[in-house]
Amino acid sequence: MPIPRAKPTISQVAEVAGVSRASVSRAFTNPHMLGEATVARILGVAEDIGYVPNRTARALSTGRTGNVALVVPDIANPFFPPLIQAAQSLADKSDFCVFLGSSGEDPAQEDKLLSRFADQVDGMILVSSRLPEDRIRHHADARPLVLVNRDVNGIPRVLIDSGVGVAQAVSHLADLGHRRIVYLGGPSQSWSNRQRSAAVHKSARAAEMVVETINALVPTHEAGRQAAGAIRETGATAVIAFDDLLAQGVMAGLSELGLSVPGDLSVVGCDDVLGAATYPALTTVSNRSVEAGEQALSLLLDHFRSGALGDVRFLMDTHLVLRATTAARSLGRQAGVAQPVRKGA
Amino acid sequence: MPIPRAKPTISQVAEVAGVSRASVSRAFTNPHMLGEATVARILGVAEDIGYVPNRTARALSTGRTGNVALVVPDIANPFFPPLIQAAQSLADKSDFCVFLGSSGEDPAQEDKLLSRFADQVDGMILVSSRLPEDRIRHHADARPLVLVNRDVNGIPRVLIDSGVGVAQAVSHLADLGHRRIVYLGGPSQSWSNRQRSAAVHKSARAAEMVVETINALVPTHEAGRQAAGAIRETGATAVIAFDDLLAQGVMAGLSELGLSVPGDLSVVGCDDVLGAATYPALTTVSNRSVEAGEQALSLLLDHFRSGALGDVRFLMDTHLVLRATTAARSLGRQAGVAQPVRKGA
DNA sequence: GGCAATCATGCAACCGGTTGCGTTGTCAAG
DNA sequence: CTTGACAACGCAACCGGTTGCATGATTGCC
Repeated sequence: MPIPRAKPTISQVAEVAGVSRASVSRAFTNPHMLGEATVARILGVAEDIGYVPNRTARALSTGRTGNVALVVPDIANPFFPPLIQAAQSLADKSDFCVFLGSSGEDPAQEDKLLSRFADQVDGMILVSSRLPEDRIRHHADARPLVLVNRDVNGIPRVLIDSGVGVAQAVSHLADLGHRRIVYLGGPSQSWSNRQRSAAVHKSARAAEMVVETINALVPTHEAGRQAAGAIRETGATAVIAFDDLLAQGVMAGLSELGLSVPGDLSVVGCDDVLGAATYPALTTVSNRSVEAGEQALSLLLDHFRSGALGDVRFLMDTHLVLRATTAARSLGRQAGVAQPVRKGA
Repeated sequence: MPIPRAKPTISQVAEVAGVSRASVSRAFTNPHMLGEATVARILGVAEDIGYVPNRTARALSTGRTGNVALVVPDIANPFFPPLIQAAQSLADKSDFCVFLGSSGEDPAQEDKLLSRFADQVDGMILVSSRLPEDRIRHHADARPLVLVNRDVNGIPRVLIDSGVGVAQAVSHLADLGHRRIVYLGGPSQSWSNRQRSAAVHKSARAAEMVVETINALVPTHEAGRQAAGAIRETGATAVIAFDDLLAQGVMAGLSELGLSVPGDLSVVGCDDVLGAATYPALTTVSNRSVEAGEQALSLLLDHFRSGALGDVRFLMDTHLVLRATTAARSLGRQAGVAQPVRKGA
């Protein structure tokens, strides 16, 4: 009739079972080193008095914590939760616990979080890091690190290649007759933003379109709404936003200005986080965040087992998801600038 | 010219500074026990060789980990991220790290997570727990525990009282002439669901309305969509859904069935997670998830400091947010049952 | 029947901090 | 000059496990 007030320790199990602490430890970690009968007895006693190995103590001794850290810029941004969910769920299957950190898009904060996590985790996943490259390398030096949507040479990374989808978006707009578009950019430190921006410009150049860039500091609905005015000023007939949140904000802002979508302007988002929930349903670029989360965690686990993995660069492609926010260029809204004749197709 | 390959330990600092390990420890935790000059020297050496106290070792020694756990049923459910964000952000300010767990709406999984977290945290926050009461008590016995949206006597809890808002919704529908409504329920283990269901029934009774209940097992868009058929069969003219996800799914499903909202049926959601993003904009009940997250974490921190806090029951009220998915009962769709005359107002 | 290999288990050091208590040194009061 | 109080710091045990090595007991084999 054991009365386990405080958590039972290995010593108590040892005493009750009449063996040494070492044997108890081995019964849990290396049962084959012990006699079957002994193992059974020890496990039985442990069960009885409700003993369960202390992860902290184990971590201190072995250096392995059984924890991983996941850091994102903003939990509330709907792009991340599915990714987090996927990673956490997979971690769970390998008996890992996951620390979650949200940096609020602030590099300093991100840095602080990583330092705090460093000595309690076996590795970390950095999603859409806003950190300068040298800081990333610094942390990667301390612990196994996997990046998501950030491309740093020599550090394992999984990248959602939105370039493909964005390129499709641009040529789709071109096909609809748009000659002047704006790219509403996201965080300047964001790899995805740079990639999308580059894709827009490159594709637009190929299609001989004019593209103006307006930058939103943070990818939020509100920032998008506020950008609507500036977008109108450009005289563009279509806008590609860094992500769906911004796109949705733009739609709201445009609506307040009395402009209709896609009647007056076409809008395309990115990441497909809102499904078909907006009205009109947002044309956007698909995401692969669930797979990205799984892949990142999977890479990390591989790293734990096999020592180190080389220069992994896992690329996932995307595509345009056509819905209802794009239409042929409205004749009522001319760009007001000389339009180069579009050649080809 | 120190070459700190492996993480420096307290012993190395001690050696370099020419003091005992105890003094180094105290320089960080109890500086006033040491001479000013000594503290300065130790801190200087630590800075030089890049020493930072190991949280795991400290935890083992003191019993305090500096971590908290946060467990939710489903990270991807948009109700939770703002709450998580708020809690994590607040934890951060007190130098706490947060473990995140997602149970996938599964009590067994939730139980497993809590056990895994138990010995590495100072306390936990259980959001919308699906656990039976005795299991909750069991875990609360092991570690300080704060509940969100779950009402268990004697355990600190913060509750978002959606009853008020739901009651407003019902009487709003009554005012619009609806006589027969359906309540599309959520997870049966959910306190919020029981609370909302009770509020619907009570208010409906007061208004002499008939309410049928249909249960969705999980609160997802898909589940809502699939419930649309059953809803139509009831002949009801309005539906109140457990949450916005279900409501949005219902709208999608209704639309597929050729029914319009609010023309044929009125729909009201709960939690206001989608903002005005749906079309038509969803009438719903406000939430307070950010405050709930902050409050929960705050209670936990209080508990750490003051030992134990009594039987806290923090209630936050809500209200109906009128948007565009409710309208007067369509005359074209009679409920097909005898309608009691509504008395009063 | 004696010796070596093998198996099962214990001993004790270690992981990196924290902390109760004892020791040393200093200074002021008696 | 002794004594007492106090400040500053070191000793060593401890937190709860893990693990290299040693030991004693079997067993196999010649």
